[in-house]
Amino acid sequence: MATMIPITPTAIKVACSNCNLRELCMPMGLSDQDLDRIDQLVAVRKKIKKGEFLFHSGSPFKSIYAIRTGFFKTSVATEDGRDQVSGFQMAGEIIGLDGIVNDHHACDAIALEDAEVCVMPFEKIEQLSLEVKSLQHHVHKMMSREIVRENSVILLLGSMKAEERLAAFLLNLVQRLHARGFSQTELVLRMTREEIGSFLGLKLETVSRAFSKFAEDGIIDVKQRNLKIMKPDVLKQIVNSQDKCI
Amino acid sequence: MATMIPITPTAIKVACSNCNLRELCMPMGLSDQDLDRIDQLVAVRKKIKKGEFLFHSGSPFKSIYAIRTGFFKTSVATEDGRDQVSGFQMAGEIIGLDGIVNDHHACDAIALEDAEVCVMPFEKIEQLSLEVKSLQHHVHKMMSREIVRENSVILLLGSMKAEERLAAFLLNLVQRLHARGFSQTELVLRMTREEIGSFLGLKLETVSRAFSKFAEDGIIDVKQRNLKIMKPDVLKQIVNSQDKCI
DNA sequence: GTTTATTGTTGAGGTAAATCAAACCGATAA
DNA sequence: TTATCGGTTTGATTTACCTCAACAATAAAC
Repeated sequence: MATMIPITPTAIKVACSNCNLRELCMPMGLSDQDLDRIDQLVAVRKKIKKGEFLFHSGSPFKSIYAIRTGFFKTSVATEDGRDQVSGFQMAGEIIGLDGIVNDHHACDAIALEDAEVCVMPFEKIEQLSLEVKSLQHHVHKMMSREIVRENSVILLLGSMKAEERLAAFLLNLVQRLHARGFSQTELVLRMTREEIGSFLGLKLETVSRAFSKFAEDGIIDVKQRNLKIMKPDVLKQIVNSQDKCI
Repeated sequence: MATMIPITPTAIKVACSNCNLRELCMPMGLSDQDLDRIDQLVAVRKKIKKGEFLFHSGSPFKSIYAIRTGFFKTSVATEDGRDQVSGFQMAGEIIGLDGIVNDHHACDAIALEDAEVCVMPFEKIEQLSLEVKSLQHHVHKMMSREIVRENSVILLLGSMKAEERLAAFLLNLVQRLHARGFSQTELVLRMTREEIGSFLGLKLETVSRAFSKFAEDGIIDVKQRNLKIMKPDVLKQIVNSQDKCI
């Protein structure tokens, strides 16, 4: 089971105000004085081992989670057992917003590597939002951002073909990693080909073939999960091709 | 251009508290006293003619909109002109939440028939949310509901085949219409086959063929845009089939 | 160090949906 | 009436992706 670390007054200060993710995560854009106030938000931290669930679809919703370290996937399911990855989340990103409507989570969240999250009870957030206007607005932005992200996934799934999807996926991944101080060109895929395929609405074989094709064309360099983007501009072209093959 | 109707003190009271959509729309679940307060939210009503834009992708975000009458589609686009319907909205539903993150709308909203919306300046909503806790929570729920809705679209686009998609689409439409007091079995499609196809990630011919197939099997009755669902349970079975053909 | 899973690659063949093309229908207008 | 037009249906053909299957590579277990 996941370990709970209560943040006691005597413990080293581990709250938002001195978190190295504060530029990306929950406190983004808050003033110093507001920052002090939202430190109370994070009740506990929680460690999740690779393969464990942060929450299950259908389980009661209490908190949203800010990822401190590690990598997650979220997946949605139908009654008949159909199942699809709906997103991948990395440090500084928030998961659990889908649970607010029905007081129950609407998806599974699973750690793809050992991870640590900040547990933020949503009641506390709403309470504090009544007093800290900038926090209220930030919550709205977070949720709106998720809506816009899903819009682009819908666009991808509805109108792109296999190689375009994979190219868009890789560019999106590397762009988010770059915002976190990682390389613009090199990355380690935290997920299997099957998980990538599920996210992109493709079969794993198709994903594998697309990888091979890109490698053959010298656009990328893949060795297992280690990936190097050799020609990012060609990748961008592929995303924006739409039959402009002439 | 769309007409603006300012709600003056002398006009008949047309605010949320006596709107016939109050059980479905923005004021859903609010107490009577809270309801009185959110009446101030709706600055103006706006009439939109069929084919007109309520807002354009990229245009500055000021307000969200509650649909009073009529029917809308929202669509997202890529730089290269690719374009996809991301949703259809009917009376009592809210559009524009995607604009919050970047202070600019992230999609187009187009009326599929003459419509009227309540314009709710988002700054006002945030202002009032600081005082009315139930409103704040309602706003969070609305946004979360949109996230969950998009989750299910992602699931549809990523894992269903043509007939399953159309079946899911029809069931969803009729369910929402039923919640608004319309028939559970009969409906008028407000959108073209092409728009349905765009939403479902299919070509219009494929949509048409799926309609014909359903009609042939006696599951539905289509005459142009008039549709009658003869066997709703079969339609549900189709959605939850997933290769269980044996 | 060998065995056993797990994950990834590659090939051959089949299929659902796209594409291309023609005709049809209902509404509006000349 | 005929003509025009957007939307729709239907057929013939192509193709992108899926399915099935064998195998390779890597990691985990014994």
